[in-house]
Amino acid sequence: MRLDNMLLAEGVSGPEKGGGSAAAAAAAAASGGVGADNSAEHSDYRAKLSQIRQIYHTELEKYEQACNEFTTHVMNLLREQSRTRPISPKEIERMVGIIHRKFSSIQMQLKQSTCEAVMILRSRFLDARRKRRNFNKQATEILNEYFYSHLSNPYPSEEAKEELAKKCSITVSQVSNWFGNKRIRYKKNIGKFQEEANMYAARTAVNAASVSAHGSQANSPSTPNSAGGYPSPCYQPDRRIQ
DNA sequence: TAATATGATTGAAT
DNA sequence: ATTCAATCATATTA
Repeated sequence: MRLDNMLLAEGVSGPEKGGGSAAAAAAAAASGGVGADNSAEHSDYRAKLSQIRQIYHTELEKYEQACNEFTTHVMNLLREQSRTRPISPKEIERMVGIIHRKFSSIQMQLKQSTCEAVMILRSRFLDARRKRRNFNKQATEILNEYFYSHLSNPYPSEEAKEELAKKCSITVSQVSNWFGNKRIRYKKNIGKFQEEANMYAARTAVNAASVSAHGSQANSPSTPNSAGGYPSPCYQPDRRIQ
């Protein structure tokens, strides 16, 4: 029953040609991706989907036909036998029921394998990994700035993530992905990121300096820790990710 | 074109 | 639910 719903949703078992566009729209919505989309890839996807759909329909029809043929055959057989021995209509009904059950279980298998094919197609074409684009320069700047100024605890809260997402014009989950990747890759070898770390630390230090110079009193509101002296070191032998 | 960088997904652990 | 670690699929660089 689930399978039926799914096939219907994918437009496989729906109406002939109209279903395709509906499924396509659903797929596009599910991919959630950017506005400037496909055309080439998407039509490919649709072509494959309709191929699946065609196979499904022909198979289904074949099964139905076979089922009908078989039942009539059995009925004829029973009728034949009814001349030599009495056969109750109940018995006939029972036989027909058995046949139908058998064939519907076969149909189930067909539906299942069709579902599988659709799922594979989906993961093949709609996987966001295939359409990966790098974030623009300033977005990564913003993210890196946050990361290196919170190096001792680079876990932005939900609100912070939302803010970053807005600033970078990406989604919150993209922010989460970015921080996940950054944390693990930074930890994996700190040496490779040393330059970057120093650079951002220096930048925030300069920022703080200019702010304090412009203002009246020395203060560092947005840099709870790290960020040592202005000039150079900023080595952080400190422990990082817990 | 090989090597590396990077965003996304998956599965396990918590 | 969130994070980590590994991995995938693509992008970028050397």
